[in-house]
Amino acid sequence: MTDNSTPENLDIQKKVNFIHSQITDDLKVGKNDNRVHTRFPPEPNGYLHIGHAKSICLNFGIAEKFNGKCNLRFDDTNPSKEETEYVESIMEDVHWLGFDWADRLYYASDYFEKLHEFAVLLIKDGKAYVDDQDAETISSQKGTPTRPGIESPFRNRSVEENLDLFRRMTNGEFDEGACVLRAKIDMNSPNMHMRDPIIYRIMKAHHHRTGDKWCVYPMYDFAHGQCDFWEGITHSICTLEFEVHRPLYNWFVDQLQETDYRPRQIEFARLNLTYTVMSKRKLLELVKDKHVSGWDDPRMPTISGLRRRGYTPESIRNFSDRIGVTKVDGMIDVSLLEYSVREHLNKTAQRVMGVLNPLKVIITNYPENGYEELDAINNPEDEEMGMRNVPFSKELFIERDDFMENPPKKFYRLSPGTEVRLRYAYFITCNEVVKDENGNVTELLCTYDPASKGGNSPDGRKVKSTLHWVSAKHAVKSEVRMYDRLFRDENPDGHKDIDFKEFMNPDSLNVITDCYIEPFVKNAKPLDHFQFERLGYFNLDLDSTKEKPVFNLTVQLRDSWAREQNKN
RNA sequence: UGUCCUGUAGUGUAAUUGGCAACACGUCUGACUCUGAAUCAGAAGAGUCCAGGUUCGACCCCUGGCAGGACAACCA
Repeated sequence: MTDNSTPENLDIQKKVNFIHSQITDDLKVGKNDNRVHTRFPPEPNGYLHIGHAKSICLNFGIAEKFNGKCNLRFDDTNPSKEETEYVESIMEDVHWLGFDWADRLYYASDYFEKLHEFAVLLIKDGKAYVDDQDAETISSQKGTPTRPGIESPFRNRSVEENLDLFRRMTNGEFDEGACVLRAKIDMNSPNMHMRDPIIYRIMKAHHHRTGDKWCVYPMYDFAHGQCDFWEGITHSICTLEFEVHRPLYNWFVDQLQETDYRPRQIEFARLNLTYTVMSKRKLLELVKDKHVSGWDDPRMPTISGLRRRGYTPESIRNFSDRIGVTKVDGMIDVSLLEYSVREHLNKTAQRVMGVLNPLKVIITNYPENGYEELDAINNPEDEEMGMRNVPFSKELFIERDDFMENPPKKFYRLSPGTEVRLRYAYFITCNEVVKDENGNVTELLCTYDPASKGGNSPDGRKVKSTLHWVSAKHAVKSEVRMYDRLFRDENPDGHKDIDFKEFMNPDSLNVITDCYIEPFVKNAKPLDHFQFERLGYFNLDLDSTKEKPVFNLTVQLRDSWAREQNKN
């Protein structure tokens, strides 16, 4: 690794967003003793995706920028959906992105005791009551956004009765659904969330941390603000859909009445990316129904998928910074993400030659058992990465796409009679095309110009094109997994009445098994990045073995030739 | 017949107490090139959702519309 791998050297200017401005304003008036403390609060019910990366970069980025702190807190108030596997993957992903919560790892479940005491306090204050009605009844009494709700017949139970009932709920004396604890606020509020929200429900489920200790669990709204408060969070940043929860968030925190310190909820727009889906529910569906190989399938927008695909933490962080933070619900073009990886990998990736779709080339005037090693540059963007040797011999492979028997006007690669350069090697000329009985080209007979060794002719002769190649005998036969977008539609879940899976791209994975890569890659470790010259960026997959290396296409190089072809 | 939020080139973001609408990606030229990449130079593309108002001057302030989104899980 060189210095080029650090994000600082990518020259990205950190953008100032509206949240930074609000924090600056808070600091100007000395709010909360001038502390800045954020938190990243995932629910461990799935793997993190690129949208979470935006939130992680935002929250940890703010802590960095304002000399504050950022906690990692698992929002684990619903044991039926949460698992330790997810907890572990989330911690791995946050660290991989390059952020550290130090000793500030928390769980909402750390506060179950305190939350329960707080609920009891609300009951004693006459601000909470046990409702024996079923879910459907409570829901119907809530009214609609345009019609007020009606009060529960149990709303005015005595404090003593509520205390007793809640104690018995807690002791497991009632079945799930038998009753709930509700905050007594205002059934006529224009804000649905203020209409006596449920704050505790009975769940006889095993919790991944507290086991079977509890059979009542707090709802999100009853946990989040209080956890923020107890952790000393100053700016509680969440996505837009929680906007309408804010009055409730504030209401609970106000009931705490401990000091005048108040955490402040600020909402921003979640990330939407073209040609993918970004909801955990849908990603889980893709995994469970085996549309992908797992959460870390390289086609997934998960952080683990992107990592396996060959994305770097730097590229994701730069992407996050580039897209900015606002309250406008939008859709970011994946090309911006792709640009971010190319930008980073261009500066850092080892170059190597690899032939995906081989066509044999025989250098007829090269000695029968001839062999030599040619000098190649490891990364033209970084001199410090040095040079390597590439073996050359009589039988080579070139890319099938680089030869055309009857080339169109602007095709300036190899065709009968033309001369091209083999990168770092020689000029070669195609003299004869060998075909099988079906007329398919099977090999090319070419001659080389020994004087052009290294890639330049002493007579100053120019050549229109440079091809990548590989020595047939020395190349490493590999499997390469070519990826395309997972969905054909820009916005797969933006269609009413059509399931997002209808838009899946049947060709999103194309496994090629007869690829030949120069022997340099023999020493590669899983996840190592390469640029296969003229093709794209690839990394070694976890499935690789010594006998059979497997590479993933991270992203193709920009290709103006292909683009021009597509126009016609 | 509600409450809250949001409307700036194709996309995303800017415009620091109101002062010639800027940047990035994408697109298109051209230069350079041992990667049809990268790099470099340049171009096209919005008059800021609409209509009024205040002002010498409005993306910004005011009024009224319009459009889109969120909210009716014992999910988060």
